[in-house]
Amino acid sequence: MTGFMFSEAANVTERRQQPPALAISTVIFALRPSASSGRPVLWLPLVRRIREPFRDHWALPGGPLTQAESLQDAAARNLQETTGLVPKYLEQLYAFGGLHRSPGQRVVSIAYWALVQPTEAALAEESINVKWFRADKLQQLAFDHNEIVNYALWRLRNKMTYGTIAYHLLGEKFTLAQVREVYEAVLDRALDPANFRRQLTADRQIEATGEYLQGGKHRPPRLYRYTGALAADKYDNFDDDDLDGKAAAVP
Amino acid sequence: MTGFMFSEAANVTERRQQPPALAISTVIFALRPSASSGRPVLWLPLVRRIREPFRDHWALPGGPLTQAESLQDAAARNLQETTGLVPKYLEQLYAFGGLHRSPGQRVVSIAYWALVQPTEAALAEESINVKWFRADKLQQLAFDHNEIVNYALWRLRNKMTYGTIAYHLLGEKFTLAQVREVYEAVLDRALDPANFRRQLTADRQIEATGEYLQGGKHRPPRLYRYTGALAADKYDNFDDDDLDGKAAAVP
DNA sequence: TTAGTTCAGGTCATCATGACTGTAACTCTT
DNA sequence: AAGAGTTACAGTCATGATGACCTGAACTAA
Repeated sequence: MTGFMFSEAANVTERRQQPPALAISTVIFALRPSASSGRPVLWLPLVRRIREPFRDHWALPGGPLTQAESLQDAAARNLQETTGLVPKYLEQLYAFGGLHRSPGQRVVSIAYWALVQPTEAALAEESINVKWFRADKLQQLAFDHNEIVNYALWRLRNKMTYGTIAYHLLGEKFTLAQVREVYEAVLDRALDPANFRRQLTADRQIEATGEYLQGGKHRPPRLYRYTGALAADKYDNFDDDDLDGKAAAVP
Repeated sequence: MTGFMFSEAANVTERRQQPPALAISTVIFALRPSASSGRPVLWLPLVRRIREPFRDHWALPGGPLTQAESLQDAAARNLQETTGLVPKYLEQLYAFGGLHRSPGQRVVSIAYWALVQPTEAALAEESINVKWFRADKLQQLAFDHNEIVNYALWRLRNKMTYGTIAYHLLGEKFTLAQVREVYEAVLDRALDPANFRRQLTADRQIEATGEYLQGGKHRPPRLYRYTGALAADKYDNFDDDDLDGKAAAVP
């Protein structure tokens, strides 16, 4: 034992009265049809801070962790309070615990990211304190929330390239072009329609319904269905911990 | 504003006296030459619990988060106290926050995983309260630490297949066979020597020194050097947070 | 000298991918 | 009604990565 842990003994009393606070923040992603092209674009809701620090800056929805709920539940509740919707996907992102993240009391934030499918009403219903922003062009946010959003975006794009999260952003039936548009919106680049189609049709977890999508200004595309299991965050609702840190002294 | 957050007002006082405790636990991996074959095998150090709950069970090294250090620093210090070594690699794994992880007070554990290169002395120097175990055959650990170890192992193997962490477990100069043995030890399967060589030699970040490793019972292999940058955990020492959860009320 | 070992460089078939072409099927315009 | 415009759908071709396998080189040990 090095004694390092108590090297700032003068602060111990103050620390015990003010332990690090635990908060949950969530990056919420949703697709919204572009006004011009009609193709989906990635958006996220932010909340306006009504107190110092960073008063009137935009920030991620979040709040303190209450004793009664798990981390995942806290994130889901927060999300529901912000968007009024149940998340299609929710995954833990990272625990941010730098010493000076927040002026004043130290705060450790456990960040989550989520996918939602907002109704038209939920997207339109903005207040002065909650607003939707395009994920790709964000202004300066409160605290380090820009970094959190960028990390979440990176994770989302990663999962999109070799995963099945795209189907969390689609309905039960969809055309292959709609799937491609989801990919293009998230990855922010055009994909070759023919090659994309080849990959999806090689996937046995996607099967064609007999139906076709009518109403377009061109040849009606087939409607498909995703038959595989949709992934969920594996690591939650775990039970364990270790508090007797002193037993960890070196052999 | 829903007021949901304070819907259990009766418990607020109790909660404020016992907020969720924050702890850091670390899964520490090291390679150790097999007694029989001499090839490296994956090991990790565990500590014996000296108190209830799970008294006399083996557990991950860890301890409470003090006010004065970042999450990463807390993990690094803990690791140093356990193995006596400086980590070659340290990365945040996951925040475990289930309601009943620990009997009694609620605890949220932020888990890290690390790679170390222990000296012979550090590996041999076991006490009654700290012991090295093979990563692939673990007994039942305290709390949910088996799941944490398994998750860390999964992450390690993932990073090994498409990353550069292997070089954190090697010295400055190494033979290609030694790199392959590291991969085989972590992934727990044999790799084709010729194909493995082809991949590594195609990597421009690996260059041959002029030297050869002498002393083997066969043709002396070349010694190589890794010239690329070794990855570190990107997301640490961040500064931000959001406490005013009430601003997150739905529009 | 010979056997045993690993090192090192190579071939071959297979598969995934990006770039690209052509035809089918529908709507809209004139 | 004919043609233009658009997308759906099916296919080709070259390329690169990969797994399986082969051969000779260079060293040690018997």
